[in-house]
Amino acid sequence: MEKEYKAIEIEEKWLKQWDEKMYYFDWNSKKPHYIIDTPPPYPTGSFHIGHALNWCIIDFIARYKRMNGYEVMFPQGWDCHGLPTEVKVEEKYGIRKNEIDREKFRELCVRFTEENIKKMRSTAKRLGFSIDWSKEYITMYPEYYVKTQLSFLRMFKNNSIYRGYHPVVICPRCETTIALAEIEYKKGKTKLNFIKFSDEVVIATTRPELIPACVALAVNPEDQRYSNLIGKKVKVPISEKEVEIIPDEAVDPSFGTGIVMICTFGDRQDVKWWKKHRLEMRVVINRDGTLNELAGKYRGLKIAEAREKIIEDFKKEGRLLKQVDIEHSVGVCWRCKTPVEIFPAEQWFVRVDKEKVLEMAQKIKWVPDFMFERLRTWVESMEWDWVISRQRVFATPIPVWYCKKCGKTMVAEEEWLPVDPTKDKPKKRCDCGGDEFEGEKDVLDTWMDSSITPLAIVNWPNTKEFPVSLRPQGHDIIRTWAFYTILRSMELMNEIPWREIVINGIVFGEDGRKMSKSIGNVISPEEVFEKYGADALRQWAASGVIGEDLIFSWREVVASSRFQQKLWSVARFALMHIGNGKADNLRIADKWIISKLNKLIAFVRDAMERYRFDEALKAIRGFVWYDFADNYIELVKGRLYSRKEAESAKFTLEYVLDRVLRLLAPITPFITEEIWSKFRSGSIHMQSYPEVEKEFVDENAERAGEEMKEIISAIRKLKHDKGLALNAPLKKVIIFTTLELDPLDLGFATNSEVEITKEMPMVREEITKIKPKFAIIGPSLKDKAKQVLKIVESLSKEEKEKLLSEGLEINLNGEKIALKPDWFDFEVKRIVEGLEAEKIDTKSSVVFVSC
RNA sequence: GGGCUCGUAGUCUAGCGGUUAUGACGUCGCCCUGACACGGCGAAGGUCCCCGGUUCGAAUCCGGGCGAGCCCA
Repeated sequence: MEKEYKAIEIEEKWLKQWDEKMYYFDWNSKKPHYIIDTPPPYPTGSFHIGHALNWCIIDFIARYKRMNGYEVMFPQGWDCHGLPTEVKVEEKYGIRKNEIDREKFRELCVRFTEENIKKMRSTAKRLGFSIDWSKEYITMYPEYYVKTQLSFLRMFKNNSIYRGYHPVVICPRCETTIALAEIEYKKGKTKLNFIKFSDEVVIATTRPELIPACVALAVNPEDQRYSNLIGKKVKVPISEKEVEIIPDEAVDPSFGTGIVMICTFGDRQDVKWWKKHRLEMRVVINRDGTLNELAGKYRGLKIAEAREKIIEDFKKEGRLLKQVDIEHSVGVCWRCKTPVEIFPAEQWFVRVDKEKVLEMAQKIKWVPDFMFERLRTWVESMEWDWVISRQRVFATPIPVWYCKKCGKTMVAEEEWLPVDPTKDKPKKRCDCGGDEFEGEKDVLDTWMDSSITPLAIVNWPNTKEFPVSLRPQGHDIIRTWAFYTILRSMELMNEIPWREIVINGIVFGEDGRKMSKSIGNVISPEEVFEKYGADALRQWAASGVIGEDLIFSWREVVASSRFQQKLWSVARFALMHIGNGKADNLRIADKWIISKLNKLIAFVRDAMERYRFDEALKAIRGFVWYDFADNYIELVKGRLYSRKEAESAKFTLEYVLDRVLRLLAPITPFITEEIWSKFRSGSIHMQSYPEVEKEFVDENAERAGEEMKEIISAIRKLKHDKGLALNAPLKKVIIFTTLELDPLDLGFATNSEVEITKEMPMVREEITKIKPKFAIIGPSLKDKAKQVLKIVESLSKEEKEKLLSEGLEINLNGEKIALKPDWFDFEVKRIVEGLEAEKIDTKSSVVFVSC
């Protein structure tokens, strides 16, 4: 073995050597199934570090479950449809989607997406994920979207999809409906205009261009200033329309004048009021963002122009009383940042039964559990159903036509799928006899594709099993992906989609801020694995606490890479010595490390079950570095080099290395495979995860081993203090102890003759400190504890000794209290006469060293 | 404005009712000892954000501030 671990070289070697079939899922396997509903990323072309974190977590789980005897399905999907790709393709070819043939445009999007998937796939492969590539799905292909369309038909039949007239949010620039989830909120400055409607009525608005859309005014019913106005009518400027002044608790009396105008529609509050008070609808803004004939002389102007013109006119008329600058948050289109508008429109909707969704969601195990709260508050605050239609091209077509003769909606039959109603025709006549149809041009929201992923991977509608085991995802999409999937699974299967959902955090840049190109704090997975390899990146990913956001850290990556070098060196040492080891004559140090290893296995298993990869990895690293390398190996070098009692050490080295590698394999698949291949056959990833072997847990050996460690450390320190080299020989070491220590190993470790004696005839013990055990004393003495401890401190030497040997009765304000020895820890100094040597006291031994 | 999360050595972080608060990186000594100098041995470094409360006992639980982040209105 080479001295240095060359991560990149070795990782690339294994990528070539590994057989992908190793990770194929077999429906017929008799092992228990473990199916993971992996997130299908949006194919932007770069598999970023946030994906990497998420996939590392999935891979840790997949590999761990596989080693525990599960038949694991780790599929990989790509969620292709959507506006961003349309925009990119428009940019790339300098075209507009509405100006070219739909089919042609779609084709360009497909090709563009395929290229992006290719790039992302290669990054995912390089990171060593144990993905079953035979189960890859791509939502833009008919094999997948036929399922999306089928789900539409089934839900339409269920009456959970309907077409309705409803206010929807529109981006005037993109001229498309957008979901609530796609609105961003931006803070900015705007002017609040105080406008006189009549002598008594002055309103304040940031959007004077909507005055012609005003259908009512509202005041707070508690507001004394305006109680006389309630029920009265007032004339609206521009439209000259008479509107009523109504009371509503939602009006903030301290904002503006305390009188608010209700328009159809300025914002979502307007929609609420409009519904609640059953107001009429006056739409003055067109979908392209210009004003219509209801705006009178402002007709044809754009929103911003109209605003300016109206203010100018009002100034002249004396209607504008004042203008105030305010901080204001506006909803904007997530794509182009244009302020959104609310319009009534014919759209397709999925009905949302809030209570039922929450009831379902509660049956799922949420990790961490508080993440359920995010879903709950979101669902409870939802104000209207899910709008699933989009005015786009690159998406799953809605399988519906409208009869040209009678206008009736014709929904496709299941056997006709997949269909594109803009080019395919229905295979039957309309009930009215008509055979001329208009195909639905609107397409489905991308979430309609991705919210059936758990169904798609189990072969729905010929479902092989359901629900699946696990959904891993980020907390940023709980309100979208998780929510929609639960909703759809409920409607289509009347069942939860997965038994468990594990939520991971999002990745921040090293400066603690969200990674973004404009800030310049973006780190790509490529940068990391090109320098330190995938295993190091994976260890960084394991360092985060599940559910919490994780800051990217080069330091952590470097520390991980150093650990790999340490592991490599340890293996190199072990492999130089192993072979013909024997377990029949284990010495204290061997039993000690094996016992500690078995405790480590128990700990790591428990941590892995809780998805606390940080705890698992930290424990393994600590064990390898400090217990195994620094202590055990140092301790047995003497036996190995001298060939005295070496077989037990050889056995132990092999036993420990074997298990440590298997413990680490899910997290660092490359280095563990490489080392494994040097002394075992078959891939480590096809082995079982280490089990605790109870017969090897030995408390006495652990106590003795720890004591040996402490003695060696104390002697090292003594040499250090005396300016001696650590391997300097000593004349003699005498250890008084009641523990079973190993003079052979201790002798090698200290480079001196070691004598161990259980008799301490000349030793006198003196108590130097009494430390109360609060965990025992507190509950039994309660509020008396403090006073009692004060008395204990002031006891005489003899009394303290009595307390140590048999316990002591003390008197507290006339009350007799019996103190027991096991209530305290005693620190004891042992004084020995007649020996000329440096004396060291450890926990349970006294050591004399003659230099 | 609401929901959720976080605030612990110079930096990042563990712990989330009980002796001396964990680890990593960094810093400072000493050491190239036959696995590893990407190493070893040793050391220094903390008002556990602030204020109140509960308790025999609080970094940990509760209340109130202040600050940060994410999601949403």
